[in-house]
Amino acid sequence: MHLETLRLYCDVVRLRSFSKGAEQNFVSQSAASQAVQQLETQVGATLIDRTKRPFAVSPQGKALYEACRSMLEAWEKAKVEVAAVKARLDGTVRVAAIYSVGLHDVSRPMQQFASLYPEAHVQLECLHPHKVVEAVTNGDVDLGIMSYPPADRSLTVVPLRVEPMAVVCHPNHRFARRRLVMPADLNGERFIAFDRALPIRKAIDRVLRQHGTRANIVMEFDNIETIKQAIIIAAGVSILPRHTVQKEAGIRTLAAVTFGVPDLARPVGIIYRRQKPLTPTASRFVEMLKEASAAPAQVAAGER
Amino acid sequence: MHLETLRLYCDVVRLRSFSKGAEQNFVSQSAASQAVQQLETQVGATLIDRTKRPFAVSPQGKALYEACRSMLEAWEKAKVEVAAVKARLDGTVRVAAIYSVGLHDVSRPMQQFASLYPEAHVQLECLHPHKVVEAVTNGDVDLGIMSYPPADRSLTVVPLRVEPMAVVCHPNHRFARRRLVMPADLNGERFIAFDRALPIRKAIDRVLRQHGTRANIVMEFDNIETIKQAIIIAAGVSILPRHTVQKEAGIRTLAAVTFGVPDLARPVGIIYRRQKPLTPTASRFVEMLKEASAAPAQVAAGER
DNA sequence: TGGTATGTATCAGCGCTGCTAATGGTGTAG
DNA sequence: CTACACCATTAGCAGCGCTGATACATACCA
Repeated sequence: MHLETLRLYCDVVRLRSFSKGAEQNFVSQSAASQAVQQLETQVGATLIDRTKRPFAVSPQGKALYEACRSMLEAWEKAKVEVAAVKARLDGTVRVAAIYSVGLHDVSRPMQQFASLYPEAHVQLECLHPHKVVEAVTNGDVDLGIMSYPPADRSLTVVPLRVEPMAVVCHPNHRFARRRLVMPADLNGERFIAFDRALPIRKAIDRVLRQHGTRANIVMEFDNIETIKQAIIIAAGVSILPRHTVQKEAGIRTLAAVTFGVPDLARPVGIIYRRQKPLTPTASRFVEMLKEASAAPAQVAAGER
Repeated sequence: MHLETLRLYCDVVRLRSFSKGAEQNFVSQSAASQAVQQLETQVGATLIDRTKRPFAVSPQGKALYEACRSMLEAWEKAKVEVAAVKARLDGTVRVAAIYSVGLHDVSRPMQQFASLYPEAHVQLECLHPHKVVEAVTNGDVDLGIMSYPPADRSLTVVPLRVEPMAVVCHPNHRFARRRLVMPADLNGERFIAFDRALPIRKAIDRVLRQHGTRANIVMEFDNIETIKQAIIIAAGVSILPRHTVQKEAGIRTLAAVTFGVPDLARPVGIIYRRQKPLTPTASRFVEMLKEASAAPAQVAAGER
């Protein structure tokens, strides 16, 4: 049974005419006649007494008319409701980012995006790297922003930038007066490391190993903020993305010294599910993030 | 949009499986997949996130699911309601009869019918002959019972019986002592006639004219009961169907004498609209009327 | 990480449904 | 009774939706 048939029937009854009902539904009079006949056989009752003109609607026909009317109303209502839900959801970009990226770099594009697209909303949550991947694959968020984005075949990766790393130490540390720290300088140095499970830890370890350096790892943390606190308190050193200590370096809370291995850099990228293409809103937000990442990088390069 | 598609979608969502939903609707898994896709394009939103297994129903999908469920419920409800109305109407036979037939002959078959088919109902109303025809053609009643049923091409006529006519007079009238009254005997006799518009009047007039008789018409009425009253009061005579004065003749209120023209007889029949076939219940009632008409006619023949 | 199993998407082909256009039949008005 | 408006009917055709086969994706297992 077609909903269009019910609509046609309702129009026929309402207008008291097969021809007019057909016209209203952009079909021929013949189609209307056949459709109502089919409806009558379907419900097993005579709906319209055609022996009089204008025809008479039987009691069964009236009952069905009312029922069809409310059904069609329900259908239209359902469609607009679905559209409303869709608009609300499509206008919302859910983003999961790791702490060190989300706090520093996403808030500004978010505000910019909000002013550019007032009807859109960005929901940002900061999670541990593994949780970011999980949120993306589960579909809990549309985008994930993280360092060392994993090469998963179910994920699409959009590289954002490569963050140069610096040796970070207390301003009173002897490194703080130098312009360059080589891997060999770290030998036996008290080192505040990333957690073993993190890709950045593996990258740093690999570089140090390649240069035959064995740092004295005194602490391990899974996020940059805690490492920075530990450097201040424990008077150790670490290797962190340079721009994450920009503020502290400015007020002389920490010192950042160029590391002698330029290869060591943290890639940051956006991930999203390959199978589900981004909504237009999400795509625009990705573009905005890419632009925001390009500009400060140039500035940082000029500072060197 | 097919209602079947909505049902299929609901089953798919409910069972959390395209395959099972398809099976429940006796179609292939492929059909279910295509149907849901079509539904998604129709409402312009993704209803099901198929990237996970078991798949996830999107918020839009849930909204549509609820809407579809109530729509399908409404449809089923409408169908049973129509069936109920139909059953109630099909079980009711609406009958319009002229006074002289309805009062005498229909009430007994009605009671018999009611005891035989307790779920059925017969609605009888007694009307003037013209109103009977009107009620039938308007569809206000299913059956009409009347004398001299008109030969209308939009009506079907079922002949019931032919009622012999008798000369009716006051018991003190001189005719009352006779066994036969000839047309010539009516010459100049005070005559209570039917209304000029009635076919029975025309039939009587034609017979009298054929025999060169000129009755002295002193009154005209459109129904038999009034004519009978007038005969008693005005001491005139008339020609009426014999069985309509059977009761009065038994208690000697009126006298009925055989008329010398056996051809003069009132045909009684059932009429109904040619275009709309009778309901089974109405057909059964027609059969009962035919039987009821046949039996007393035999008895009446035996009485002669 | 690869292999298997389950489940869904996709595709070509086809039968059926519902449409159109033309014509026939019926009720109504003048 | 004729003319008109309206609906029913018919044949033919186009498009839709179904089937069966196949490709692909996900989840689970070792």
